[in-house]
Amino acid sequence: MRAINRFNVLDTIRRAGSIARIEISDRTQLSTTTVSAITASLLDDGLILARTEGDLREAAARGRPRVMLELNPDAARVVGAKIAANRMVFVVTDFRGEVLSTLTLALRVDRQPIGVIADLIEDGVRRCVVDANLALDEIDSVCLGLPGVIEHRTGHVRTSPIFREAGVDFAKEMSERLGVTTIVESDAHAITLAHHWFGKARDLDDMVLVSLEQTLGLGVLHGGQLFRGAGGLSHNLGDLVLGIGPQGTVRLASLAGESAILGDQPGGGRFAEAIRLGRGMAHAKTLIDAEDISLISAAIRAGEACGTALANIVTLFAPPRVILVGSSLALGQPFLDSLREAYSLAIPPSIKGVTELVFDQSTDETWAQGAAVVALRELYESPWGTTGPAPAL
Amino acid sequence: MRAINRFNVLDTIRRAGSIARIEISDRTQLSTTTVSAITASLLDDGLILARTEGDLREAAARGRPRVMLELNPDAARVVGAKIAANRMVFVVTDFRGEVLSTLTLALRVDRQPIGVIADLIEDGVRRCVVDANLALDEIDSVCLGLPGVIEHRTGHVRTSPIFREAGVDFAKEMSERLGVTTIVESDAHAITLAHHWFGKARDLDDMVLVSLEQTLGLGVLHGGQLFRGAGGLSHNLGDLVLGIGPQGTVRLASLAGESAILGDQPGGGRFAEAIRLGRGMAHAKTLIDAEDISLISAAIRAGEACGTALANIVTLFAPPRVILVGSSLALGQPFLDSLREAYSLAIPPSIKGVTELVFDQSTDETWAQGAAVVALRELYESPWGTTGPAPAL
DNA sequence: GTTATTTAATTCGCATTCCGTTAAAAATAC
DNA sequence: GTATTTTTAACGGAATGCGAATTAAATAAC
Repeated sequence: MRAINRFNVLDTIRRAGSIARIEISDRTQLSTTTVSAITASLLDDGLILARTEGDLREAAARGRPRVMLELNPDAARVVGAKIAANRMVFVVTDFRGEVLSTLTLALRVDRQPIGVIADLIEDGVRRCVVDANLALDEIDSVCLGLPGVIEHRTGHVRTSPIFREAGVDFAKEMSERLGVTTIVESDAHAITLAHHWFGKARDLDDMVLVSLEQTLGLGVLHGGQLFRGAGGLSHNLGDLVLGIGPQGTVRLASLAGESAILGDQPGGGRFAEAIRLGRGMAHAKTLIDAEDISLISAAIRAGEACGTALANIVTLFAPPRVILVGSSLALGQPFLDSLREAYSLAIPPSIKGVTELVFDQSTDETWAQGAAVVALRELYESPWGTTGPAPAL
Repeated sequence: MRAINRFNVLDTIRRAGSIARIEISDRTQLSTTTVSAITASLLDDGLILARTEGDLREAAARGRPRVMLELNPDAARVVGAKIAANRMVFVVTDFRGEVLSTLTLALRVDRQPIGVIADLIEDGVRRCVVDANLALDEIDSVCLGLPGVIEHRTGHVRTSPIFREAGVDFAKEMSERLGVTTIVESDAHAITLAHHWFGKARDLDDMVLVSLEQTLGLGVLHGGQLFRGAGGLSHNLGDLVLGIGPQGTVRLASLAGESAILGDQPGGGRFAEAIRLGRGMAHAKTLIDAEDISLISAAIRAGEACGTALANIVTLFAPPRVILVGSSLALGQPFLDSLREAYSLAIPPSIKGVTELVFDQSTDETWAQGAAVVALRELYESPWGTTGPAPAL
């Protein structure tokens, strides 16, 4: 019970960034007395800090000035990582989720043995932690965001394009290697939480995010919580069936996955080289700008498929906002236009106007930051799983 | 706080049907003292009853016999209704959700003016209440389940096959007519809750239900709560796009909707007559059994479409169980077999085995009962919206 | 420069609620 | 009658939250 209120207060402080006790009491509907008690305990535990300056009310501020409270950055450190087929990005963040150090490794881990991938990740985590002038035992937890179908609760990776094997207990593996609690989560879920905390969904507790990367992922936020399937399973949009063709089922991934768009490039060419370095989409963009017919048509096909699938998702979830992220957005107009057009054709009239589409080109660092947020949330989370009653009246 | 515990205790009693205090204390993790206090207050308020007999432990029950507690049926009365294009079914239930009286009206309300439909519903409610030997002012609330896209919070019907108009504030209209709080809800949501309370999902707090009726509906239960979109919007599966054909988008409804399966039957025929009376699917079944080629192929087409769409839904929600209900199930083998086959083709291997398919042929009365459950839940619901912690260890 | 006013935060006292323990009462089996 | 089990009752302790009064810190007014 106190735990609930404590979490609500903490979360309110996080959302506001910097806030006075009175304001907390307003937003949480708790009495000033209770807020005072809880904030005192939070101060005591070193989770928050008091700052005398910074009262931003109208200039003419009579009365006792407010004491602004904010999260104590030093209360915890976590590592977040985005693991993709051709690059890894690590960040160390503080308790606020602010980045202390970044490390990008451009290397293709695609389909290598688990041990090799784990080695690389372990190395990246360690180096990034050192870059932040920290030691590993100062890190409270680690979260790895990777593509594929992942059980969050167990850290079990059912399938992932970066693993040869299916069914890997990756969280266990990495926890043991690092000696730090390690969470494994779908990259789409990570970026979803990043948007909820810092990005284009800060104002919403309900929204849907679609990630268009090598893998097509989905994140659904419902009541401030990630909506997960049975066992905390993440979704894989690429598995959606768009229709039945002559050669069996046509899945979204086969039309809009990265490899479907970029196609099989001859091994020695510049394009293939760019793909290997994770610049495939950027390179494709330049080719599209140069009017490369086959790429343009691939982009249009992909856009149409995505738009249709997106409409179906909106039909099912009816969120107030959908955020689209991922490397495929870099394809530019042909892709985006055909996506929008297919979407507006496919969206049923009965829910027209319910959902707003937002495109966002986040950097890889943001994804890694999202993974860090996943880790932070576990530290934050109230034992009840409530995000707390909405700001209310 | 006490409100939460009170709700949990009440909900535990409801789930168990009949339960002793000790058992409640076991399941809710509350002390026997607290349970005693709460049950005393519930008894006082007349929400529950004590029954001396009925201790079902092993025959050799020494010691003081348990006093079984159960919901007091007389604590409330609600009306639930299923409104379909060619029939209306009303039930009056008690506080337990048990049916006190039923009324079926076989009439085609399809596309009549709102006023006419409202008249018929009003009449049905009143008659059903009288049949239960009650007066309308003894009814605590009414819930109407109808097909279409409906905003639960406001009772605003965005679109419904039974209304000519779009955007009708039907809850308001009916509340005024009846002088009783009236809730309007999607019929699919109603049957979903019915299964959660009484049917094939009693043991689960997470599941998905797909209703294959005139309209194709969806109900998603998540953490014991209906998952609703923005504004409490219900979903309409019929709007799902299966592909892009020559004449634009192909929606599920155009392949698997009732009218798509049964086709346009000549006005005077026996089949058309059966459809008008709501026996369309049953009649179709007899024709299929008689090897009517065109119907069989329609059923197969519909089954395939449903199976594919179902796989997509499972991909997105990954529920432990999916319950399929609705009149289309009555089509029999050709439909069910092709559905199952398309489903297993389309379900991605990465989540194979996660979801169990269950078919259920509920009567219309069950649907109406589900609507009653929607009404009862509002009476029950704790102010916090928690369904309560799971039975736990 | 002192006093009044205003606003923020804390302290204090009160009420509620829950839990644990203990004890008693109730109802039945042996 | 005695033992066993469930239920109720009573007391103390602890935690929490709220309201009212109090203290704190600053500006405005005189």
